[in-house]
Amino acid sequence: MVTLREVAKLSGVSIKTVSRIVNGDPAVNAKTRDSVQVHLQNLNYVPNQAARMMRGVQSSVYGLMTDAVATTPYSVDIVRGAQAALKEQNQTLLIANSNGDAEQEVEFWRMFRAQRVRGVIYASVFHRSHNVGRPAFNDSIVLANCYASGSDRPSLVPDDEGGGYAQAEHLLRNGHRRIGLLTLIPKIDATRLRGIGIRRAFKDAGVTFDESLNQQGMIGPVHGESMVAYEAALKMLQQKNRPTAIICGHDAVAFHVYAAAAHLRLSVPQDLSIMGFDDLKVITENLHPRLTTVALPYFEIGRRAVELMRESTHQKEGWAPKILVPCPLVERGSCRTLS
Amino acid sequence: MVTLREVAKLSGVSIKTVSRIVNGDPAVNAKTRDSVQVHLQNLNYVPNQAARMMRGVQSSVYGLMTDAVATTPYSVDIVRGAQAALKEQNQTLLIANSNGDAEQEVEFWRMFRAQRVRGVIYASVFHRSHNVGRPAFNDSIVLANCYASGSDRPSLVPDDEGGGYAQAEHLLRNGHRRIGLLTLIPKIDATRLRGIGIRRAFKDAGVTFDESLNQQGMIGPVHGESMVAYEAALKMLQQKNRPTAIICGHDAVAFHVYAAAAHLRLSVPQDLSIMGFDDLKVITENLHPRLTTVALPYFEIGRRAVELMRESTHQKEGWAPKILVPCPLVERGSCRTLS
DNA sequence: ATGAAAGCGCTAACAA
DNA sequence: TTGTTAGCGCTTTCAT
Repeated sequence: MVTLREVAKLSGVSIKTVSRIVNGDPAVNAKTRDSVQVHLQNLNYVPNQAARMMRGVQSSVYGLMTDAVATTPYSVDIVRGAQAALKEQNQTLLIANSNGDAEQEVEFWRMFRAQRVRGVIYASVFHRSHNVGRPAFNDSIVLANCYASGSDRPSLVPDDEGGGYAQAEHLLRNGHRRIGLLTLIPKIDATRLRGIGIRRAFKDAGVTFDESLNQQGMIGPVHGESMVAYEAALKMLQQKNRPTAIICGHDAVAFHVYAAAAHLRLSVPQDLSIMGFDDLKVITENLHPRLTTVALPYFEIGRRAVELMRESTHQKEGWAPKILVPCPLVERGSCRTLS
Repeated sequence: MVTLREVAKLSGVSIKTVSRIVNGDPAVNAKTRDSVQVHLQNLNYVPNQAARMMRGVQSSVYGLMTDAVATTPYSVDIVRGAQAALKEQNQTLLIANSNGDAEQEVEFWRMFRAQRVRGVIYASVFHRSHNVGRPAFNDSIVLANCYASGSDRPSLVPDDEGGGYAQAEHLLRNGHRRIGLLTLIPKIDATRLRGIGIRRAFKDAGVTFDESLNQQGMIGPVHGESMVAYEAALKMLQQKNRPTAIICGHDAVAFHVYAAAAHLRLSVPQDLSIMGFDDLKVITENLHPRLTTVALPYFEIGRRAVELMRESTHQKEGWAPKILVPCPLVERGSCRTLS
């Protein structure tokens, strides 16, 4: 690898002068600069980042540790958002996937520290609480899509309650009164929070929510769940007094509701309105009609995680805001107005 | 940050002794080791990777540059595969997303070089040719899901021709004779190669492929394409002599064929068998019935890219194998045997 | 078995 | 405007 010294020798100037030029120091004679630039080009000099760091220059690398987020279709947008925010300053992401293995995570914290990364984003696949612990790491840590159990770390989570509210509010505003609900498994935060939002929307609209229409679209423990949306939807739609709309805990659940509706010769949205959650494009844009849903703001979470990480550098120890990122409604063709 | 010197001072030994212990050098007195270990733990010493690299120790970081692959649901598995292969040796991935911007890529090559990464995988979202050029980078570069135009770089691509063959062969073996084809846009390699494979399967089976049943399921230029699979399928299935099976260029195309079939009250697989490509789980596992498809071996490509990168270190300049990774058939419920 | 000293490539402080 | 020198934290060489 070409070093400053070699360039200096070839250019007949001192190391420091070359260093100045490489770093854009204006205090260099224009002629000197030009002649050195040529050699820099020819030798294709690229500064050694490791050597720079030894002089106390901060790393330009940030860490992203995840349980699986970087590698699932559902939430890669967190990575995209973070990278977009980083790119502007020519900084990059070192990505580590623990697959949820705690021991592996300890190992990764060490690695991040060895690399002297500038900060770390810990992102999870789904909205949950996470205990980072004291990972032998003093730099800024920001949680994305999860929050610290002891609320001792800044974090960024989707506003699931607001999202649930948006789902129900949209249908209520369009005249629906009998609305079914097909949730995810109850133990996860998203299910609970959205449920609160949905019920609040009903209350605000002065409509009573029929709890008998609240069914699970998915069962099982977290991970290893299985989808029962199809059967649940079938049952719900075969009632004599069937709902005019169904709110789903996930676009994939909605996917199955479409199938159940098709099976019963019910057309969407004429006979049945369907509302999804997540805005998983592969599903929402390919369904017929395309699915009206509430988007999980993953990209935004990633983008703001970087900002938060930068801010946190200038903050004192206890600083740990928990930021709710809004989940916007995305109107497509699966919900109709009831006259 | 704690340095060797501090640990040494506290332990009352020399820097070198601590260094030996940190690096597992056996030539250290057991008692000394134990006492120093305690201080290492207490101070939570983590070696400075930058300083190590200055002494010529190789980086433990590899680079992954992509046009978009790390951030699309379709091909993140390349990243997962690469990480799985790397994890065993405690190495990690620095990920850079260029979004296809050539200028951005030049910048990233510089960055990889500045970080002195050990090797770089260049991965693309879809199977295509890519000219890496001479990116001011002498270390190993491996192409994943794309191949060098001048074939001057080792590369790993899916065996699309074999995949096409598998699609057709499966249906032919199950008695189908009248088979429709809904392709992606013609200009991409995948379409061409799979077409060859499909026709070869027909020839091997002694069946004539009816070219009038070959339609595009997607139109437009690469990127910004739009899906016309629904209309194409509708038209194909409304013919008096409609096909008994349809081969799709992508699972999303198959998605629309299901919708078209439902619209025509054709049931899958009784009235129509459907064959996908890619094995995009979100689609294949949620469709009713679940979709029989041919999988794109992204995980395997990522895994082997790392191996190839390691091998390439010991190879001479011209070494540039182009490896075809098989696309296995995944049988589910959308294809039936014709009696 | 342990240590002293040199030096990796760079930048900051200071000098010329 | 330019150059000299020191030293970041580590590993390597060569003593002891």
